[in-house]
Amino acid sequence: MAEPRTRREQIVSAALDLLADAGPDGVTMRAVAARIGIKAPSLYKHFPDKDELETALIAEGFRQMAAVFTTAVEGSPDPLGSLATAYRRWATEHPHLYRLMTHKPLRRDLLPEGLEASAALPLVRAVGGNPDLARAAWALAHGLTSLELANRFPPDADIDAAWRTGIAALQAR
Amino acid sequence: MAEPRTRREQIVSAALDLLADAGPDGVTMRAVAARIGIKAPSLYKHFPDKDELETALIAEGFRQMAAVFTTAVEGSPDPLGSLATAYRRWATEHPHLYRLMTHKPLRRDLLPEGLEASAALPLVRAVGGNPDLARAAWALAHGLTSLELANRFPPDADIDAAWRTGIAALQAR
DNA sequence: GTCTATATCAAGATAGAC
DNA sequence: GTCTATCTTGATATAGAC
Repeated sequence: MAEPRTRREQIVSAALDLLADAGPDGVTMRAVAARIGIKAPSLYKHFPDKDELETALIAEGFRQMAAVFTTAVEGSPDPLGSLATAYRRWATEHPHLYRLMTHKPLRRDLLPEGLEASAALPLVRAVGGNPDLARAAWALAHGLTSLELANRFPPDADIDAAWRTGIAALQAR
Repeated sequence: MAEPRTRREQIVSAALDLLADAGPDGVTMRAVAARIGIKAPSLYKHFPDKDELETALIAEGFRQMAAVFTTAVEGSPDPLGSLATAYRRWATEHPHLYRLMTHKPLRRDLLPEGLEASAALPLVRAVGGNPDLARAAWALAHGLTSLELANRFPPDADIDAAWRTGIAALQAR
């Protein structure tokens, strides 16, 4: 995340660090506050409740994804392939945030207008604007990613090969 | 689940009911015990800890999946299509159990030998024995399923069409 | 195999002073 | 905007009697 300037940004940044270091259970209001040297009740002057703080983390995740995916497709001869690689990499580098962003309903009412769409746009373009194909591609990527993050593939599985096979099949459409 | 006969089976059955009715947070040792008319500490005579009880639920899920998927492909002219339908249906009917089975590492050491494989076999056969294709198909199904269960698709998304598009692409391989 | 009593722990959030 | 003090809640698990 960019340099946190406001107290609100400091809080988000601290929560992001805790999420990365200690997982979702590590993100308690007490721990977040302690990391910036204040007490938990003070956080409620900046966020009405934990839910809204969490949504701010998710928003930051979308901002990062949008930037990374946009760069990945830029001038690529194989946009869908580049996107798949970038998706998997970002998720692997931010496993807890990725999960937070995908495992429960999105509070779209608390998210900046257009943010979700900006993260999705590179994919929609990469599949030529076909929304059903875009959703199938997203689902394939999400399925491979979340099964890998959850360690659900058997130890001998060739995950790279599964990605190649799946993406190639969708590309043939 | 079949008629619970032993106390152990009664416990599993009660926990399964609680999971379905109240979600994972509803499955506390106290609630499970109360549902069969005993107290929480008594459960520890039947299961060493909550983790092993949870794994027993997961095992029951695999048993159900294996049965349902085996039936789905039997004599079907379109095994992969039938499997996709059966997979989505079972997961939708058992959303909390499905999630429990997929969102974290499998305790294979606590699972009956061969159980996981028996649930996977119909798919492996349906794709002609290609393990990479089988994993891509599983990931596609899991991605579509978990995004649907988590309510992560936008409200206007045509989820049926995404399934058809994804499965058709893999079938063309 | 069941019970009661208890250890142990930690979370989100509010009240009200400064 | 920060603090201290506190409310409220509820979990897994063990000890030891019956």
